[in-house]
Amino acid sequence: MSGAQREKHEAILDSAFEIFGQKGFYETKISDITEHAGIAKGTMYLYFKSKEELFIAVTRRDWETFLRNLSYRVKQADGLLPKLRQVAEHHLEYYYERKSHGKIFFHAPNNDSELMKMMHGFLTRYMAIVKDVLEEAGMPDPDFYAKAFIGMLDRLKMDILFEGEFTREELELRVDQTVRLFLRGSERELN
Amino acid sequence: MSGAQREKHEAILDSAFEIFGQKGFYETKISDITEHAGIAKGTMYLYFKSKEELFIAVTRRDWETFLRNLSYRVKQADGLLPKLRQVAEHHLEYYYERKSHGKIFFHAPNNDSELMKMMHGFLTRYMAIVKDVLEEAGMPDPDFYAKAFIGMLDRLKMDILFEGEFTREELELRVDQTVRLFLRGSERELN
Amino acid sequence: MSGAQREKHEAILDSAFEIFGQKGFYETKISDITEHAGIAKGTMYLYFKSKEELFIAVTRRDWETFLRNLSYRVKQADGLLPKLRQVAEHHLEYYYERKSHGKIFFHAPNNDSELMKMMHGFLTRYMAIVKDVLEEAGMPDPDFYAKAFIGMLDRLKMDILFEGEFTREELELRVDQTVRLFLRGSERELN
Amino acid sequence: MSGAQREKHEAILDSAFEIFGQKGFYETKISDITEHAGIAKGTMYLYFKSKEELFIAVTRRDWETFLRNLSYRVKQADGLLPKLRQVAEHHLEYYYERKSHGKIFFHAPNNDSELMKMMHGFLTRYMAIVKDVLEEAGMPDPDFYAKAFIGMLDRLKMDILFEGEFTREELELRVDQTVRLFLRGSERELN
DNA sequence: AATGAATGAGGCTTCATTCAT
DNA sequence: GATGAATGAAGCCTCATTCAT
Repeated sequence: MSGAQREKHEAILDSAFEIFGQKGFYETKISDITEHAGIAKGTMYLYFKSKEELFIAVTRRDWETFLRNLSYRVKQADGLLPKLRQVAEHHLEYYYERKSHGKIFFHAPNNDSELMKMMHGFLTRYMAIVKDVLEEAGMPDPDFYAKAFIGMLDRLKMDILFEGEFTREELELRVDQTVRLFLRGSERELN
Repeated sequence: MSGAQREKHEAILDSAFEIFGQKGFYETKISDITEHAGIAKGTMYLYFKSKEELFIAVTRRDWETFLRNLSYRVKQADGLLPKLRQVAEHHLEYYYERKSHGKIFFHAPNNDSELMKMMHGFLTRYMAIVKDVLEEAGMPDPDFYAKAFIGMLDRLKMDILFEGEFTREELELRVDQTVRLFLRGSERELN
Repeated sequence: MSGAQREKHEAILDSAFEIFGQKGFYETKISDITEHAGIAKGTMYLYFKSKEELFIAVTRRDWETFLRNLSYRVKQADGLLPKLRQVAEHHLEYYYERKSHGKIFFHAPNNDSELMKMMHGFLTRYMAIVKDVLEEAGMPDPDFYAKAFIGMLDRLKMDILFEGEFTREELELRVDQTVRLFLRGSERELN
Repeated sequence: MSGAQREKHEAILDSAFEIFGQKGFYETKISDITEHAGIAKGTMYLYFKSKEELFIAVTRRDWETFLRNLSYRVKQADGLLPKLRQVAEHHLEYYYERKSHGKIFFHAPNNDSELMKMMHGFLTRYMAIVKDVLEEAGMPDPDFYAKAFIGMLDRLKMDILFEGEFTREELELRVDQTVRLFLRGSERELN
């Protein structure tokens, strides 16, 4: 693939990410994407075999970036608390930057086992990263704790995606709160 | 609406819940539902205005039951810990009973603002119930803690929905762990 | 299938025969056929699974009629010569009546093994009928002679289909000539 | 046109013959042909105006060869019987060598009057050659006899094209039988 | 009220052809 | 001349919805 082709490949992925993100898989027409990309409908089929394949490619690229950045940030930080803060910050920032692309997280095509496998793989890799952080710190049952931590973070995405006025400051606050809750529990907050 | 009509209304909702749950909104055909209900395609339109309306009605009925049962269980329990245990158990049991209906949680119709509003309303009511429990116990920032608690629980639904071998015993174990983590944090588990 | 449905089924077959016959399989659009039948595009799919299936059904109906009529005519006639005359007349009349449907004989869909099998089956049945006539008369190697006789007839279809001015009288003349040639050869015509 | 160009021209025709023969006109993509020829898609359009033109050129070349060879063989032979044997042998050999290219005979493009005219012209020339042979021998109504003879031969092509196990020996046998039937008729074979 | 045949808008995809390099 | 990326018209088919019975 030449340089120009790689660029167009990326441009289609960009447009697809944009439109799938706004409308979800089923409500998105190929023509929506190609018009947004400024190309003809047929051109998309030179780069991707089908609408499903395109969606998968978009999702894969997004997740790979997510995981790559997460790994990097976790590696840079030192100690359990800083590492967990990085995870939390990264997770929430990810959704923060995708405020207007919420649909992509909810409307993947059904019955597509390739996609399902891929998603499962990504979730596993995400969990593994967090699990490693916990394990390194000597946490018992790190599987469970990793899931719970990610769960707390993921629930907050709803606020970010659906509350228009969510600010960057609130984001930082949530990071603090979440990490604190995770480590120290809520009980001691009681009078 | 006569009694016979109410019965048919319910029968359609039952079939719709079944099929939407298995295939998701977009991959479900009206004819799938009406065949499963043993009625003619046109009959559905005597009871519901459109496919979207039917989906909304299904979702509403499911959520109302969810919230009603939750309220009841929380009211029965006494004290923070028992109440949180009820919330956790109820949440996980809900998914446990819907193991084979996972698609309904991921594939709602897009661009349907009525549904979006409704979903938001339900989430708010769910949160309010948990928030009340926390507030009653004197927890500060109960909004945040409620979200975090629900988030932890909701993350675990992935395991339930996608791991075939998830057992009832594991469910109880998760309830314990989650409540404990929520109250006491993970820090003290470290050596 | 109700009476009205059976009628529509036939009406679609009639239109399909008409249009496929004029344009061939590939140049025919489903909308050509449904417009000719005075129905909506989707309606055709209530009666036939696909364009291929429709074509197969059209072909099958035409061939079945062909073979049924042939059998009947051959049964009515008595003796080798009269029977062969019936075969020849029937064969040529068939094309004569389909002067304006020539394309259907040349443009079936490729790569459709069901159709291929069916065509082969019909040809075999056709040949078997002629073979029986010859065998009954004590002709040796009836397989070969049956093929040759049908071949002579079939070649003449080109004249019928592509020469606009082919008349009914010429048809009768060809019947005579063909049967005579088949039985007595051309040699004795030489001086 | 330079020598190199003429070679490419021929190479495209060769590939087109191969692929059209295997898949028929409609199921063949230009890219199938150009890939088989090892050239770019656009290159084909430097040599032929369209897919139809290419098909016509392929057909013309094939038929011209057919007729040239036939003329030569007929000229070499001496007497009615040997000449007819040459025609029969040549006809059957033609299909025998094209066993794997059957589709080309059944799937020409429709609605292309140029092709139709050409085909008609070739058939006429073929018939004229046979007719001359018969006329020369003093056969009356040579038009009809020529058609009948070719018809017998052409029917046998079905066996050759569709019966995998058709051998060279069977071919010779068919030649004998066909010529004999044509000259002496089948009647005298009866007891 | 119930039916289910009919409708037809609309989307995905293919592929012959063009044209800038 | 040769390339092959890009184009976009065109067709098959689906399925939510309607309506005559």
